[in-house]
Amino acid sequence: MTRRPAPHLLSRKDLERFFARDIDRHIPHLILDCAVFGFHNSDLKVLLIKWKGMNIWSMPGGYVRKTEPLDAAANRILQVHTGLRNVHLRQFHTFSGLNTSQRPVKQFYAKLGIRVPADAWPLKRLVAVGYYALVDFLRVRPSADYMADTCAWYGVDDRPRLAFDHEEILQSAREALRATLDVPSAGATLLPSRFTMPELQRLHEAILGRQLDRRNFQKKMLDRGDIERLAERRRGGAHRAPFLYRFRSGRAGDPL
Amino acid sequence: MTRRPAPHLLSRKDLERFFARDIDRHIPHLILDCAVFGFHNSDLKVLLIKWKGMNIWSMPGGYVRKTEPLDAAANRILQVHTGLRNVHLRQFHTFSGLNTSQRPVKQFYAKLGIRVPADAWPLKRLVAVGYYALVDFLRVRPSADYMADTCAWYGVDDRPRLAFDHEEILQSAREALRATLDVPSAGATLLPSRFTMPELQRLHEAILGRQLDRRNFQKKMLDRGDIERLAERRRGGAHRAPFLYRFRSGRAGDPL
DNA sequence: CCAAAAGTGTTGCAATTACACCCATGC
DNA sequence: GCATGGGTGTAATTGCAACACTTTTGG
Repeated sequence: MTRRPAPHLLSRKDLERFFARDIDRHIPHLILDCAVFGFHNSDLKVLLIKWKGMNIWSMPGGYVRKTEPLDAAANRILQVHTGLRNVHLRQFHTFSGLNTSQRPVKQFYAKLGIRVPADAWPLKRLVAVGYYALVDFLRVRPSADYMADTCAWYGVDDRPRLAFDHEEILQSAREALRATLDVPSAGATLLPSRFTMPELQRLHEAILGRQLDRRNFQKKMLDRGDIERLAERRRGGAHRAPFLYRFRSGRAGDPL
Repeated sequence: MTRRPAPHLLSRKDLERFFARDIDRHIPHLILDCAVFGFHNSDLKVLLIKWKGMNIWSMPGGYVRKTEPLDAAANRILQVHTGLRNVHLRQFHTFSGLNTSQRPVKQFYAKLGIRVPADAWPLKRLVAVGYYALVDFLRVRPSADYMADTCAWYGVDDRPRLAFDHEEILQSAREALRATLDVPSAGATLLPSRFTMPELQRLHEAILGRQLDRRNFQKKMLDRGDIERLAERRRGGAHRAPFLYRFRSGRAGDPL
């Protein structure tokens, strides 16, 4: 994961131009929604956005350009809100978007004073391609664009209720994440490059939603052979200083 | 799975009406493609369609109506080509559809003498939602509509080369199928309601692509507790007559 | 009666789970 | 010095893989 200044946060002018012209450069009735997971203080976090001036919370999302691959769109959308590039992303499901017809999107744009044609497709049914992203919590700079009051981390089990079908999408994303936990990449991208064994264990526990045995966990991780112990230990905490580890293979998405 | 007369095979008139009017009732730039799997003579089969008058093979697909859930669209598309309703269906991935811009779709409609506007979205990029279906081979009546010369079963490893991104989609469908083989539903829907243990085993072997041990397989299946042995045996074959089994729970999609 | 497929049970290995003791550190 | 968390090894269990003999059937 590389942090760069977010290249282009949506401004009011962008938004006006979108409905005036840019809308035709996008695939109509298609949206890409992204559950961004981070890990901090033993808790699994998710990045949420509050819509400007409304009591609506959702996960980051965006439209797909007509010549843009889905994965590229996911990366672009993610970069806007996190400042990160080449994040670990995975498509997990596509949602019909039919229970979302009552979305107060029209009122939202009216409140902002943006002219939107009554039959514009962003006001209608949106088929949503769901992605989840695993990011290093500390490297993310949550960025709210013109449409948002706030963009911030919340505990996945301690957060505002999400609008539209985003409760379902988040639920589904967590299940997909759980299913792919056996691959090393999950830990590799959710943790800083150097981490302790208890940290890695609490991450797994947060994703799986149950406690694990300390000794068995350590054995399993080390037997897998993809992490290595460093000479250094983590100082400063109370109690015995734990060893630091790092993933052996180049971490996916790290800068070259 | 219920067999009914296919309610509506696409006719020439339907096709003309689609481009004249019905196209606006569908979600633009979105297609739903379906890998239909069957099992026969120890072989995993897939249902393929040859485009009328062209050397193009693909899996069944279709467009999604504006008020139609994705699962419903998949069921509808499937019913057209197989005559089956309430088939075991599973969405597995959504494809960008960008490598398919060179599709000879324009020539196809020209050959058929159907007027299609040059900028109509079915000629452009199509994001494809991929489903796979598991069906009882013997109950399927493959039906070719007006756009197709033939609709027929082929061995998944002994078939024409597929056009567009359908090779990738089929590949991906097989992997998704393999991953969900541990759930009983796979066997339950690919086999007739009564089957023998060797039949079930050969099905699993076909999906997994490797041989399994006869004794361990039988133990595992019976321990799972979802199939039961019937008093009857399958007669007529050479050699010792094998027992018949059936799935315990009501098979998904069976008529009430 | 014989070839070929179907039915059954046991044994060994590997992976997972359970569990107890010692060590280091900050207060 | 003591409470708290971190580091390590061993025994028990469970699940999976390997394996051989008997039974049935048609020809």
